[in-house]
Amino acid sequence: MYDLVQPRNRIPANTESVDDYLKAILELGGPEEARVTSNALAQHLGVRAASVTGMLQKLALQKPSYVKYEKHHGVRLAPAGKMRALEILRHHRLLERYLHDFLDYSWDEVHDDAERLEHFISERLEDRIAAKLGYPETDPHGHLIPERNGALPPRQEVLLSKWACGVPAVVSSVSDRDSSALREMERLGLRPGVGIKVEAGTRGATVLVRIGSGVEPVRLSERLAAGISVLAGPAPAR
Amino acid sequence: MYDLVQPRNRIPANTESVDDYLKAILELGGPEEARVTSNALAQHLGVRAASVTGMLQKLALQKPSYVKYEKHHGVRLAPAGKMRALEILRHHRLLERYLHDFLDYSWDEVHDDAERLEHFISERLEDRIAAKLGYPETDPHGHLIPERNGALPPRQEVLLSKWACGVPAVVSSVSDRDSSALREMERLGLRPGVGIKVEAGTRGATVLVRIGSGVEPVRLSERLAAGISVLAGPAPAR
DNA sequence: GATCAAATTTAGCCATGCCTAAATATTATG
DNA sequence: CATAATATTTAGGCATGGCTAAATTTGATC
Repeated sequence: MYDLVQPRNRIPANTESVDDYLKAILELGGPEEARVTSNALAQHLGVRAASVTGMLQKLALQKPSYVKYEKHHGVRLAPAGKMRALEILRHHRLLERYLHDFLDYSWDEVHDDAERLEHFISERLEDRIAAKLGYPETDPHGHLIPERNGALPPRQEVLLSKWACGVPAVVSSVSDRDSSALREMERLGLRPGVGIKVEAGTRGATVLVRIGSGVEPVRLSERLAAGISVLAGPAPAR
Repeated sequence: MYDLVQPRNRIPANTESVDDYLKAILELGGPEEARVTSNALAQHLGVRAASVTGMLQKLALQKPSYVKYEKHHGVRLAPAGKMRALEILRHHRLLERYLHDFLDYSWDEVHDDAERLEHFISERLEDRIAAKLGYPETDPHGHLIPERNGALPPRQEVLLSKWACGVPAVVSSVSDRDSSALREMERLGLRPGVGIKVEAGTRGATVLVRIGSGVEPVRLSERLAAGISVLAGPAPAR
């Protein structure tokens, strides 16, 4: 009787868990692809640091290796891992765009469902969704969607909290992980593409901003401000 | 520091695996909800019989119980299990219909993707998909889609191989699990709703049939015939 | 450079869900 | 109705991916 078991799996296992780790390393490493600590991963993924260590060791042993991991010194994506992470990220952002544009989800509703489905999107489905959307460049929160081959154009985004006072900027993207913050932003008219200017008057970690052509400056809580990224804005209208 | 572990899970675990077993019991039990044997489940699910036994014992111990299981005498769905199975089946069939109607899948392509996604469809997504489709009653293969509350109207379907010779019938549904068979049926014009009549001339388990208004009778292989269900047909046109 | 706190890893455990091999129950047959 | 064939279950493993508790390493401070 034949064995149903696979013959010695050296081929990378693409479990949901592996996907989640790779995507987290991609996101936490940022565009500079900095090393990511076990603690940061643990917090991002909602697991204990010890569990992270175990998984990183496994990922490093894959052939081809998914990550470059040096004990006690954090982890970076290896090419194979980066490729996979970008694929998942592409799925996630395409799904968000699709749920929003074709299935009437609001922008604070898309994240959770996209997060669950992203692991199970076939090449075919990915292609059909992209085609229906007309090969979009961004998701509803302004994040760039990686291309099919993994290409992700760099962008000089900066967190709003790091932006200089008085310099006009444009909202480039907002975090999709906090849906109540998204509803609040919606209410304030804070959307990707909208102009924004930081006013003098920072108190604690809150930020005072003028949004779009708004007359009244608005004070953003730390939580809200932390989710907003901006780019150099248009020359101020005169 | 708080424990991330759930406080003693008496609540039914809805893992993918559990879903698969429940759906298999529903399908194999048929409309009469007959007992299903471990072997039948093992074959349907592609696992060993011993694994089935283990899972059935676990399902029977859930509170509320998912199945009625008597050692050595097969298994039936308990109400909670039936509810969950119908929910998954609804997801599957809605997905097939959606992929087919909105994302240009052919009817032999829909099954695999639906099978993977069916476990991860939120109530919201289920509702939005159903709404976009106009609350459809059947999937692309003619299977009835359970309603949101689990209602599934009974239907007097009979396998083509059991249908009497010469009595006109209508194809009610075809199996979605064999995509090459589906391509073959497509070629023959064998679709749900098409009239069909079994002709004299059964050889082995093959069946000789006249399809729709076709002039030439066609011989269907056992494999093809096994996937076709029919209902009493319209009075023959005269 | 010693010391201490924080970060990280190791060691050992648990549940899930699969496997094989061996035991046992059921069913069919002579 | 005894026995053989078949179906099913038990027993004992294994991999995955969590967990806690106890080392250990790193890096900051005096």
